[in-house]
Amino acid sequence: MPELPEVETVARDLQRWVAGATIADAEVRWERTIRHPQPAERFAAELRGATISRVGRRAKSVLLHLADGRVMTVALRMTGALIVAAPGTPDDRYARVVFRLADGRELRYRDVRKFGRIGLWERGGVPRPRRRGGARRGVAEAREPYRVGDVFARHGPEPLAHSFSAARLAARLKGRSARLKTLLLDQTFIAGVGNIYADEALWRARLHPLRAADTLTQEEVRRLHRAVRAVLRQGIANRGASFADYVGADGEPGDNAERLAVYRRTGQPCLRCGRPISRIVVGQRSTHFCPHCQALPDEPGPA
DNA sequence: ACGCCTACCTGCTTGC
DNA sequence: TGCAAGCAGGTAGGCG
Repeated sequence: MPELPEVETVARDLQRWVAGATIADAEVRWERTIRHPQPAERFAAELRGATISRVGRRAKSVLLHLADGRVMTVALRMTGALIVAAPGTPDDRYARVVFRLADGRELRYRDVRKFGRIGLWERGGVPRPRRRGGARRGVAEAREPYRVGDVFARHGPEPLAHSFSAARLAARLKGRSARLKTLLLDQTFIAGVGNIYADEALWRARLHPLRAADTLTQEEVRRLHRAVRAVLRQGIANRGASFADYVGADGEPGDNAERLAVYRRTGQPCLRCGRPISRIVVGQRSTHFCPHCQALPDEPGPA
């Protein structure tokens, strides 16, 4: 479900609706939702009375910044949703954590498949040099991070940041033999792209998902860079793509699913050339593309 | 580095 | 109708 555009939509909704609100109490109904090192009981106790000062996003996590500097991270994974419920709203059997706000509303963490994780961290965190090559992570480094900066220390750049230029993408692709689809899904390569937007970006850039990353021409890298940013921006503009469980913090689905070019359109006509969209499996993930528009270099493609 | 597997969970769709 | 298999947007850890 939630990839960068969906998480961004939730974060913006929450910024509007719960920034400034105080958490009166938290109820954890599925303990494993709470990430180590906070035992679930302590998690609730530590949140009592905290005020949410600002809501943002990093990668696919919603960040709830607390007024005292701590940060709560919510990784929605497959079916997680954060929904603001007005007083009197019927309970939700899939609500795994309920934050009761001092004003009577509830902020509900709903998650059918229970894959999502919520953490509570101290501010800051030591920025570590990004590791390449075979350097092993030391014992001290491998421990569970306690500061929010450490949670995202290994994540790649935000694709919508100004600093994410085509040149920067080119530098990251250099020397990588992996397939484009795999790399786009790799959160240490770029943060926030998931299965839907990876397929959409590759279609838009007219690049085959199995293309080896380091074989792209400069022009193709530029197309990929523009395509990734364009599909993510379009997703945000439409409040996200909804399949099954995704909803914004208002509980409403987004509109972007109907605007997707290839994702889950197997057999339907390509919006560019009219030929049928194919589905293959790459890295155990279902992958949709147009074999004509996104031909490999040695295959027949558009003239 | 890279690909592949398994695990984590539940619900919905598909095919017999 | 019933039941089982297959599928789902994510990610972590392990193996070769």
